[in-house]
Amino acid sequence: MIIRDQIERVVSAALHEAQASGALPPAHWEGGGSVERPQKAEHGDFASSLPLRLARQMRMSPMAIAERIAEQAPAREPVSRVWTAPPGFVNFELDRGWLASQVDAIREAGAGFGEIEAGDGVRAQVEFVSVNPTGPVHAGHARGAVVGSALANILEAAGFDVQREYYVNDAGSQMEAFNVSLLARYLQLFGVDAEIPEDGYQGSYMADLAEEIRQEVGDEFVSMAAESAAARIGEIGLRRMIEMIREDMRSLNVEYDRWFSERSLFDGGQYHRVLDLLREGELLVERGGATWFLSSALGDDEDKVIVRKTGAPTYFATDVAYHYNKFFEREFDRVIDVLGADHQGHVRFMKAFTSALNVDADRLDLLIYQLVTLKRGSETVRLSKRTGNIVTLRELVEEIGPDACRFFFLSKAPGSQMDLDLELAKRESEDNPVFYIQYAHARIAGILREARERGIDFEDGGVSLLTHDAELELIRRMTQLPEVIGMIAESLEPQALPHYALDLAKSFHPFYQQCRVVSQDPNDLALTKARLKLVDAVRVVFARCLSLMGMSAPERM
RNA sequence: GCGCUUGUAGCUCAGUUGGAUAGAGCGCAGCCCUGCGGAGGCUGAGGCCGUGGGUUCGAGUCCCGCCAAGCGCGCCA
Repeated sequence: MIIRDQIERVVSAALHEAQASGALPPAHWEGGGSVERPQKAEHGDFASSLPLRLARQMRMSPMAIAERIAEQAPAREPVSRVWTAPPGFVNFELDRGWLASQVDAIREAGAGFGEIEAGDGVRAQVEFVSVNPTGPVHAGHARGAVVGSALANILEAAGFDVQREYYVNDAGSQMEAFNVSLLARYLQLFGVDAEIPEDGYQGSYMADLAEEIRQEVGDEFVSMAAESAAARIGEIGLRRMIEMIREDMRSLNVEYDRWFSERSLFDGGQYHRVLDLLREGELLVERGGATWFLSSALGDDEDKVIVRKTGAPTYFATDVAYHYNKFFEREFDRVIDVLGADHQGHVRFMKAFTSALNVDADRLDLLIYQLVTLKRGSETVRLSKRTGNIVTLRELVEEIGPDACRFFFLSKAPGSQMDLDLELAKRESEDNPVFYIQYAHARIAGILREARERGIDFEDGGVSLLTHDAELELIRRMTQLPEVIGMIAESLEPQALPHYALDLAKSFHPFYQQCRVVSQDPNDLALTKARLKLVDAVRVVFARCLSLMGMSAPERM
């Protein structure tokens, strides 16, 4: 149960009570959304601005309304005090005894702490990264990987039934260019004068891949007809590329539930089914030998070619089929596509065809993250997969580590543009908030080790002894995690989580400074036990945050 | 040119969906170790929230213009 919702309910009940008794006039209010965490501690734990919002309708001063509501809001658990403040707030303070009791509640919830029911078991799919399997994943894609995977974790905690998916573009012209390029590299190993096509992949990784394949199959493809050789060697190359990408993702602590093949859309018949659907809807038209989708009629800025005059489908076609598959065949209630800003222009098209398929707009979320500009010092690093001049995701992770990398990308709003200076990244990561958070977790682990060595069993500790301001501040902070998770599930902007973890660490370190946990004095045993319970609860919350962010929670550093 | 996104402290960025005196980290200037991990704690300086209008009890947050930056505008994906 999110405490803010409880307060919201108290406010709402008080309002109705005041209206029923005639103290306040009737008013139209949708309810909810008026309660927030004030910035200043002196304003309490929660504040409602409802009186300010109702003043006009009720033709009363906000302060008068606040008074009437406050009168009807009982100061009983979890609230200990209700008061009004100008220009028209109703403030609430949480009961200190109730706060202390949350320590037991958090320890009991354990790794499940923070779970809420907002998602209500809704089947949600998060698709992210999905770069073409024609080369290594570059460093800029780390942002999508981190945002997508963390979001999936958080949605799961918020009660959604989540599936993480990678869409493998194993069909289409880029794949053909990959096949031909790979065959050329392979033939070169045998002294054959084969040229990599203009639009092919020039990167040196292609030569490495060709060499691996030569070692595996020998000269099998040398004498084969070019077309079938390209297809065959491409098949082997594709498998290896996918495996490589899977390892790239693992280096960032990203695991997928499913790798979905674009090609399977043709095998499974979705492609033809969708074209028929669009044709029945009279949304397809032949122009210049090609088939066009009239997406401009549905809000897109221009019509799109669905089938080329060569008869080959464009990626627009397969994307429609893919989403048809997501919504109608696999029946996801909700689909979230995490896309780089270079796919911005695709958004209107996707909105257009989903509306053509009669999918409610709110079932599809397109989360666009801004591209990362890679730099070395003041030098901008140009990224191009085809020329092979790339900084790979693996290089980035090896240089600054997966935890710093994840925190770095996660702590910024996906929509904000950012530079990543590779030379500074490592140096900064050593003086990074990441360590501030992980250090707190390691400190707690150290305290619990100490207690264990002394043979202190604190299961019977009484949390009511937790009355120090630093202790209560820490508990207040811990109780916010469910709210943070709920907020992120709503906004799909995960940056609140790393900032929350930072706030928790900021509450923990002063506590540590002021409150000795394991006392040397045997007379303090009761307090020692209570504080051991407290730090154990804090450990639970840190571990939960770090795990949701896909980061490690070290016992020692 | 058109479209989408962004502009907050010296630097990197938050800002709880329109609320009370705009926050953090780094950097800078100081202070704090007879004890569980100093990768820590405390204090201070630093702001016309790009800019000009508008909406209202109230705007960093919403709307419009302008300026600047990133991305997009292929029968590539």
